[in-house]
Amino acid sequence: MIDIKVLRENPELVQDSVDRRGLKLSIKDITSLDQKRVVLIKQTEELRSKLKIDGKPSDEQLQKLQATKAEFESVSQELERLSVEYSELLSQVPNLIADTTPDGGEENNREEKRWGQSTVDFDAKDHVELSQMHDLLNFEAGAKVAGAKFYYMKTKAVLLWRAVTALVQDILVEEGFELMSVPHMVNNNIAEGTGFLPKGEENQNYVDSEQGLVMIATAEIPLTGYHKDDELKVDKPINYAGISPCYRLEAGTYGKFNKGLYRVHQFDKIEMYSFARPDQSEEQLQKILKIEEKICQALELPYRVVRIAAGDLSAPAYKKYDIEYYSPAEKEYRELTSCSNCTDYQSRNLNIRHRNSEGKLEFVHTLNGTAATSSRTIIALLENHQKLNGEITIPGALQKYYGADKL
RNA sequence: GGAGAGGUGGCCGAGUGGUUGAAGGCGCUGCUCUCGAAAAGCAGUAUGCGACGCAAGUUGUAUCGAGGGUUCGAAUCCCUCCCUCUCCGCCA
Repeated sequence: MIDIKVLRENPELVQDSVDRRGLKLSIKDITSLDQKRVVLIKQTEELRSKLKIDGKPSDEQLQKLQATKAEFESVSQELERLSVEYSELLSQVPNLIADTTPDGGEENNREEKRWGQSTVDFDAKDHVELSQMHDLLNFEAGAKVAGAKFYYMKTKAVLLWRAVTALVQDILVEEGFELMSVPHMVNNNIAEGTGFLPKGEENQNYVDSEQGLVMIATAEIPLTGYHKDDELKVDKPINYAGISPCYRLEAGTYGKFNKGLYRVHQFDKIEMYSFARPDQSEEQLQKILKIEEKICQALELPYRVVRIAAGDLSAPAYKKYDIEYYSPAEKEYRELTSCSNCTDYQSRNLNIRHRNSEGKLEFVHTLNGTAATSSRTIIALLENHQKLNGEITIPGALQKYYGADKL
């Protein structure tokens, strides 16, 4: 949730964020609703204070009190109605946008850096073809059992992923991250608070409405919830690495980039997640980005770093980078990992705070970043380490974990 | 699945309808005492939202697991849900 004070004192700043993200929302409508609401709050508070009395009231007093009570009821009903409408709108207001964020949508994402050079100088096979050659995946069985975009992963792919997780976990422990296995389902409260159950938008999560639970789309969700209502000590950022499957509805994502493992309903992921002091969050975002790069380099994957444009940011994100791997099969860069600074947007919803240097409670900043996934990281490895004869080599850093230099 | 107990402030713990934001204790902070420390004494010690103030602060209101209800008035009574603990049963 956005800071109400910013909304009141700086509505044009918020409207600018809404506009640049390409959303249709009138901040003026929200602030005028807020003003009406504040008037009603005052009224109800005044009436309520009149209802307070010590000891037993006389009959005469009682009559007056009952009349006041009736008045109070009608005003507070009106307030309730307004508040529901207000919070509905408020929850649709996205975070502010960092300076230097490119305008426009996805097409305006700005390349900031390139690393590595593809060694595949022949007609590359895509990961689907390579999977068939090496017997890595079975989508037919997945479809039979659960539907399209579900799949089975077989020995060589499982072992390759195991090696990646082992390497990545070692890197993250060394970088000071606490490894966490997390609940794969969270309640609505947590899902909404992290911005993953947006009102008025198409839901992208598997939901068990009977139990009030949502299957996680990323470990980011339960990791944020881990500190709900906590007062944290964040002199240094608190870093977690969540290890979990991710469940995604992927409704309406037909079309491009749909082949094989690239966009599926379920995959495993190691996710970095940090709680940081506001004045340290930018630095922490850069650190997370550096770790993502370090992992790509260890896996010898050519990549580029892309700064995400305003229109391509999710509602909680203030600033975001993607790392895109080079696909020799498609001869283009494609999203591999991403990291964002959500500032206090999530922590305000879940009431996660720390004491600042003045001793005042203040919301912490939250940040997230992908370390590795069993889908796209595997695709990138297969495609980039293929040889002309279809052999797939294992990058040096991975060999001791995989136990061989070829798949 | 069956039976029972319970969820109160940073912590422990009183409190079953009327100045209870909440006794008492612990902890913490400040002051006094001291050469200093300990001990002792005194004072203070939650958070959200609103109003006033440059500020320290003052003030209204809300918050005793969550939500709803009864009442002029609820931590206290009623309903629903969540969680914790003990015993029995079942089971990976």
